[in-house]
Amino acid sequence: MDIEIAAKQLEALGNPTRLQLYRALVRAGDAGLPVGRLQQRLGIAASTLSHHLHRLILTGLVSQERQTTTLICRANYPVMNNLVGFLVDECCVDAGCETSEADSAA
Amino acid sequence: MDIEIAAKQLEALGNPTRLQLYRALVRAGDAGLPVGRLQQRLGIAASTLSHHLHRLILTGLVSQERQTTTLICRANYPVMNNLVGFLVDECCVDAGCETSEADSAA
DNA sequence: CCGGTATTTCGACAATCATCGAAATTTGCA
DNA sequence: TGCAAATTTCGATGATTGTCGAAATACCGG
Repeated sequence: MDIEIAAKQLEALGNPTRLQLYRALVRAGDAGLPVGRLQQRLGIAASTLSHHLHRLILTGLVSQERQTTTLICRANYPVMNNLVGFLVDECCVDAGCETSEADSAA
Repeated sequence: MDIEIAAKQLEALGNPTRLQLYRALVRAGDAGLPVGRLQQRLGIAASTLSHHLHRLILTGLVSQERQTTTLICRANYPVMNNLVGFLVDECCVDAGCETSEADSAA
């Protein structure tokens, strides 16, 4: 996994609005959610939502599919799995990395 | 885990320079690395490094310890584990999330 | 206390970002 | 064809970021 791509994906998730957005899509599961419903849920301007959605799509974290008149958005799980894998690899490369609860800043 | 904090940590990692920086620290293990050595390795201005380091420290992902005349920096594994846990929870909340290799954008 | 090394703080600057409303576009239905 | 709904693109604006060099600070050995 290229570190540049990983950084791009992390950056895409590193914005509260986009993280909420992504979470909503993950929660929605395979059914996904139409853009309009996401907008209602997040309570932001449609143009702002479109902008963030575009960023998530560029990194591959989210994909879209037309359904007659609405666009269904879905979280792209394998990409997230890949990213998590990268983080875990980095984290555990030669350290213990016990899975205890964090002690600070969380 | 607060979504705001998760976003901040993801944002902190979502910059190529900082991700490299963090990776170097993870690779260094418990011994950590002095700031000066990080600077040599990344080849950036000391002030730039200090800036990025500060951001990582603010999120709790990195910690520092004085050792006579140099500052040793270390990756804070539990914080990363917590973050990864958050991502995994989000990702797998109700989806299959099979751990296959990613198919796109990676 | 002084000199030297390690690191941070201080401006500064160009670049990118987040957000909005309005206008344009796309798509399906009658 | 033409309307209506869904979504994106456009243009603008204030805020934040990434980067640097220079100056300031912190720490230690003598």
